[in-house]
Amino acid sequence: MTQPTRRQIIREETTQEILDTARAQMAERGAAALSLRAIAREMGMTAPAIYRYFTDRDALVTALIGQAYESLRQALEEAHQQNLQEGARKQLLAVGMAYREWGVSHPAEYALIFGTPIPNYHAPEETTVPLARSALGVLINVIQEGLQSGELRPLEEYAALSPGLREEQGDIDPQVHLALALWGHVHGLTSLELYNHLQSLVEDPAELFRLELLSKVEFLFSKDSKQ
Amino acid sequence: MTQPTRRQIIREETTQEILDTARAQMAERGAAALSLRAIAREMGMTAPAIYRYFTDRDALVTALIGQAYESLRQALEEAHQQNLQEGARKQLLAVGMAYREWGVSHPAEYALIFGTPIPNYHAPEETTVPLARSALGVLINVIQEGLQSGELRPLEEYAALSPGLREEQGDIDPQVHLALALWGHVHGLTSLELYNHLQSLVEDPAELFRLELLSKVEFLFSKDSKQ
DNA sequence: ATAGAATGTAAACGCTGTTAACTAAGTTTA
DNA sequence: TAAACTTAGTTAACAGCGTTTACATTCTAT
Repeated sequence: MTQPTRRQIIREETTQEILDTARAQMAERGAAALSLRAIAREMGMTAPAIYRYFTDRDALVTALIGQAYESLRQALEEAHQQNLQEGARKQLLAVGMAYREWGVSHPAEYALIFGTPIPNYHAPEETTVPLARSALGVLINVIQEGLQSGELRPLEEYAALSPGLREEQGDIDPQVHLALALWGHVHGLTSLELYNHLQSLVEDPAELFRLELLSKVEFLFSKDSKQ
Repeated sequence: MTQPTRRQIIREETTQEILDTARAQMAERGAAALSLRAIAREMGMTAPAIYRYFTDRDALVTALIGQAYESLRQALEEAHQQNLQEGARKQLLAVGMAYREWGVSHPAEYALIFGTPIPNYHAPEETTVPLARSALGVLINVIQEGLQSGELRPLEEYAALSPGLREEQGDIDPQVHLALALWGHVHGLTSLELYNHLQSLVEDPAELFRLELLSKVEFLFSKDSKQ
């Protein structure tokens, strides 16, 4: 409501500095090397001081996960916005490529979100589920536009799924499940590449990714019978 | 060459007991909770004793990864063998389902292989790459049989990929890239499910997985032009 | 000016992986 | 059989970690 007091400003700055330092160290030494003491050391503080800003190591990690999801969402949204005039097919391709590129350029944050790099940390679902949903929302929006414009055909197989969701939210099933399928596809190849499982098997993972994404998107847009 | 001495036998037994205890604790408390001291404690030993059997915590982890890969490979191979008379299409479906089921029933080992649950551990590629390759080999074999029997069509789009590999190994490209594409697809949905990213978005992840796998396999088997 | 809240510190606890020095037992050789 | 050697375990210690407690300082508001 009222403007923040002097103290609240400094507190907010220190909080952000902690998060920034943590993110920098993650980028340097990997998400698993995250350490409250190391963060405090680099900031010229002692470790217990951090507890004035985050109740836990887990709380800090949760905040980092929040920022990472938001960064991913922005990257996807940017790809979407840059192809607004292009039609759903190109938009899906752009968003898919942006997903991989964000992972490649943010490997530690990717691991933080999609792996389990922090020992004994369990993400609180009440915060991570909405975050994941909002990043996925970009994909869902693109698909919804494609469905409305008639570019995309709704796959009738998906109708059988998730009746609980349909009861709650009406008929959002098709685009959610199309989005999940595409997400799974894109995430699989990205994480295989990031965790070095494609090494020495394929020369150019980016090209494999592009071909697979292309093939998947073309499949979604094919108007013929499924076979 | 000669039969193992008495000492070599009990050494081998202790080594296996360490691995078994580690695997049990991973299953209970998660891969990230792996601890040399806890393993030793449960075995009635002290922690430094383990160093007589593994030079490092990392060496133990690498051994565990080896066992996990082998367990995964066996599960896939079993699915393959049980559908030998069924044709490539059903075999691919069976192997894909077996992949997910192994992940669901071995979440900690799945994280160990495909995530980064151990802080500051980096898998030595010279050991993990052949292991991953041998698990992938099951998929490759099924696809190769499908190609040879004519059930599967080679995707010409993949021909341009990884030319360097072809020089070394002959013409193994098509089945390798088909396998990688399928692996990426299957792995993506499996890891999303395992790390709770599908929660409250889809009611029955197994059914979503089955539909997606079916769709992908049908696509691979379609004889028409790509569009 | 003074009371209170906010923000930092130092010290300590229990946990971790790891190393060094030592002991006890088993195995091999003279 | 006795001596020499190898192997497998111990205890003690070190550095690092997250975390808690008790205390000091400083900024803010009455």
